[in-house]
Amino acid sequence: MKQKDTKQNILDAAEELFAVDGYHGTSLRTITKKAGVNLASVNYHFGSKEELVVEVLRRRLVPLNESRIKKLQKVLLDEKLLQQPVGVEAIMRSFIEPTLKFRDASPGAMSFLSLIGRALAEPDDTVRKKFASMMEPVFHLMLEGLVKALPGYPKEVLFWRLHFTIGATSHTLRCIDNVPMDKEGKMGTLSTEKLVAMLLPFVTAGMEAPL
Amino acid sequence: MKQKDTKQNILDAAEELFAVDGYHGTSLRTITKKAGVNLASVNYHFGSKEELVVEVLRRRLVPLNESRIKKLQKVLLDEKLLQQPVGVEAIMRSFIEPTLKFRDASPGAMSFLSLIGRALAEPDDTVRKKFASMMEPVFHLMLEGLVKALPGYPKEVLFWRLHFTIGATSHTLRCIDNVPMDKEGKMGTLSTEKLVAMLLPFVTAGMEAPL
DNA sequence: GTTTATTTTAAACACTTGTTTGAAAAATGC
DNA sequence: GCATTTTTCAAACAAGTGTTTAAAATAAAC
Repeated sequence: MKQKDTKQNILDAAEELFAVDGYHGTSLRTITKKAGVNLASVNYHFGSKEELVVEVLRRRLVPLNESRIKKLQKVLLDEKLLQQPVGVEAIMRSFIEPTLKFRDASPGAMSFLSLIGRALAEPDDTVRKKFASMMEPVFHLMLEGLVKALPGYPKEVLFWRLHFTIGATSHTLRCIDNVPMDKEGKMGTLSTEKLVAMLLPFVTAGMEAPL
Repeated sequence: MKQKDTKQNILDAAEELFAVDGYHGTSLRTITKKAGVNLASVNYHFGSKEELVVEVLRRRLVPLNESRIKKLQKVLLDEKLLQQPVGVEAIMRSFIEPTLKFRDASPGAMSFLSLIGRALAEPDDTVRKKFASMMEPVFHLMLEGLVKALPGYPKEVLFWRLHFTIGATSHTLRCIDNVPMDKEGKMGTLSTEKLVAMLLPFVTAGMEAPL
């Protein structure tokens, strides 16, 4: 049974190529050539290029979001039991840490992070909306937690600050291994821990900023 | 003399279309049709599609960055004369305020902001690098100011936090008029002032976060 | 082992892409 | 008003796109 291999190979190749050259910038011929399969197999197994990229996203994003939600629910529950106020940093950490830890998990994961960083910026409606719908439960739960953690802050403000957080994170993911913008050469790649150590205080302080 | 009109029409049409559908997603035929000019005129006046998008960026980004730098230099000079410590918020404001004020300046400016939000995420090396080189002086001057404003903070930390700021800002610009990610429908468009009022405290607090 | 069902393959399809061409048209210089 | 340069235009170009087709090869079912 070769089916599993073919599908997997296509997904792996597509993931890497989409991450580097974007959705529009990658052709099915490039993907199938890299995957070592026939051109027509993409349409046979996935239906179309669009359904392929959705599957590429889903394959990794669904488990990633599950681990994010799991961690987040644990944080919210723990603090409910302890009757302590919910910590903003703990909420933010439950989003950021699985994201960046994910990087070291599997070999293809790193290029996937560039891809999801790009997916938010994708002009294509179908792809972006599909991506947004996969992210929605996480976003919703975080906002819920933040409302409890920061009483007195209008929900609209927290909504926008969460929006900014996603912007900062996705931008970081997108250019995770080649940070431009520096005159004196690149800043070099950071380890996952160091990156968390950088990003987490930033978004936490931003979220807690006085009104 | 029709030349000016033709070039201008192409730039205007390209700006709007690139902003909505991205660089790869917009064809020269769509652009020239919208501009009401002949297909060949893009290659005649600009050389190629790539040189066109660079010109679209340059036309608005150069003056925008000039006003950013002007404002920034004034802030840095003022505080030098007054011998006060440089305020982080003033530095961040000199970046964000002109950006968002720019939105109300000219009719095409709004779609341009979506475009520069997208330019950072552009997979195309040429476009992204050109964009980065136009942004570099602003980035450099801001980092310089921040080093003075936050003594004791390692430059590397400030570099990354500035990086996060750009991520948050560009993400906001990109989906400035259709914020997804919300279950209960869109949050609606915000006025420029309100958007500054939201973004500025976030990035300022993030920049000043304890180490 | 034969018969289904599934998967792979090469070729072609219909279409779009950015770019080039050479002649017609318009503007400019004097 | 003529000559020259600049700009416009329709047409064609070569290359690349996602997708479909029908036959060949492989796997599964019984």
